[in-house]
Amino acid sequence: MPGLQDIKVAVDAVVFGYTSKEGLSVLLIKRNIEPFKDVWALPGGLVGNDEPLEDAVQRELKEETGVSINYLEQLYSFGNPNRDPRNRVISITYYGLVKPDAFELKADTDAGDARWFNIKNIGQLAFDHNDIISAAHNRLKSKILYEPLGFELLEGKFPFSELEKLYMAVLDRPIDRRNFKKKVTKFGFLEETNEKQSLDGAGRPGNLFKFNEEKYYQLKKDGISFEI
Amino acid sequence: MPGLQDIKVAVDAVVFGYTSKEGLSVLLIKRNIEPFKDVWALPGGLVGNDEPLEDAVQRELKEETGVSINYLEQLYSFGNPNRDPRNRVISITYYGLVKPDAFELKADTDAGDARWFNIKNIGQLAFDHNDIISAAHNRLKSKILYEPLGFELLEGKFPFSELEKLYMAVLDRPIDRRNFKKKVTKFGFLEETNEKQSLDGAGRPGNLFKFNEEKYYQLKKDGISFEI
DNA sequence: TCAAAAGTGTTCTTCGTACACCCATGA
DNA sequence: TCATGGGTGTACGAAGAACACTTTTGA
Repeated sequence: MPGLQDIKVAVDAVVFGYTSKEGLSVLLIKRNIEPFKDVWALPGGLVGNDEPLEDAVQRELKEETGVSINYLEQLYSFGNPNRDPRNRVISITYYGLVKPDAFELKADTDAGDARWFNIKNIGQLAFDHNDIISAAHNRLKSKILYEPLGFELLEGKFPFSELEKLYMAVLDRPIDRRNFKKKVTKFGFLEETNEKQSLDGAGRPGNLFKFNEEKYYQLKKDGISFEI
Repeated sequence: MPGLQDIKVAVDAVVFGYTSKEGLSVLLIKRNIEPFKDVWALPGGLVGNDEPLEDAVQRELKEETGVSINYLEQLYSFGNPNRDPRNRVISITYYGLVKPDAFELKADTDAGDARWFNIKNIGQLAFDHNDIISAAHNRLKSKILYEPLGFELLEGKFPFSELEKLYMAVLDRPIDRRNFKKKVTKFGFLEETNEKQSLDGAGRPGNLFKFNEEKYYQLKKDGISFEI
């Protein structure tokens, strides 16, 4: 039973980004203070005394990486007594999605560097941050099955194959192109434009699509059944 | 940005019980200290300095209600700066399932009383505990769709209709008996016994069923698709 | 004999899934 | 003309959803 309680409260953010070149990526910072100095870690930090948790994540994210994000969702709270070698710190974690190109990454005093890392290419991180990312990735994989996904991660107009590749990157498995298109089209949150993709290499240029934002958010609220 | 951080960390538990008479119920305690003295609230309290979060919930639950529970799952962390009128307290909440008859409720120094309340008959609780219960109930309703449920809530042998009623109580809507039975039977986590229900009133006595514990936990791990 | 609860099958529709060939473009 | 990626339809099987009458028992 506690005498005087001495536990610190932190927030950490798992921010996912996607580009067709890089695949599914996570935003990390390099710590420039001990413990774990010079080790990569999730952006995050202590919560202010009168600061709502969401504000704290946004603030830390902005300070440490320059990224703002309009949608963050609480993931899990990690409270193992030994997860921080100094004192007891529990971390309330959040995850979110962002277009990596939308921000110029910056570093500040707390963070020596900020970079995107492909989800498959993340080394040993500080604290229990590998576990946190793994939990976030699992959540994302299951979330994708009952909520539409993509609007937060793709540019305004994109060829259909981009969405396919995004889903394959998130789920980390192949998808049948025809069935995927049938299913997505039926939901009606995509609109076909008249424009065509400007190809970089060979291949038939695809039509460009865009999200119907209204339907997208409607379906996000209502929930979908998306078995790919 | 924080100066010296002064935030307390608590855990609270939403424990669901079920009986055919009472329906789906939640375990509450009556507070006998300020704030919210004499108001009903979730069992819970501050986390010890070196105490794992799960241990803290179990301990508080045991102390305040006498109930032990073998499965608790983290629900959400509530961190609104004003949720406690005294200081800032963030609460990491858990939920779990238990057979209400399995324990004799007791009260102790922190809790003046402990009782089961039908989920539909919960008044105004202390703090933001109504929100917490509502989040737990929603989680339970969606969880039931991809995990089997019932083993933790029903006695060893029970008529099939008990399981039906349990699902209806949790989902708070009617279910088609024939389709439900078809579906449940197909999963194979139920075994029919030769015994018959001993009726209290009129009506044809039903066969008694029991859970096949092994298959039940296997399906719990693997996940099911249970659209009722 | 009546009221209460249990037991039981069929049909229709929807959805998931497997699968292969032609088209447009740049090199 | 070839390599690359885009575009498209069908057929089968599984599962969900709607739906009503008979049986057993206690009162």
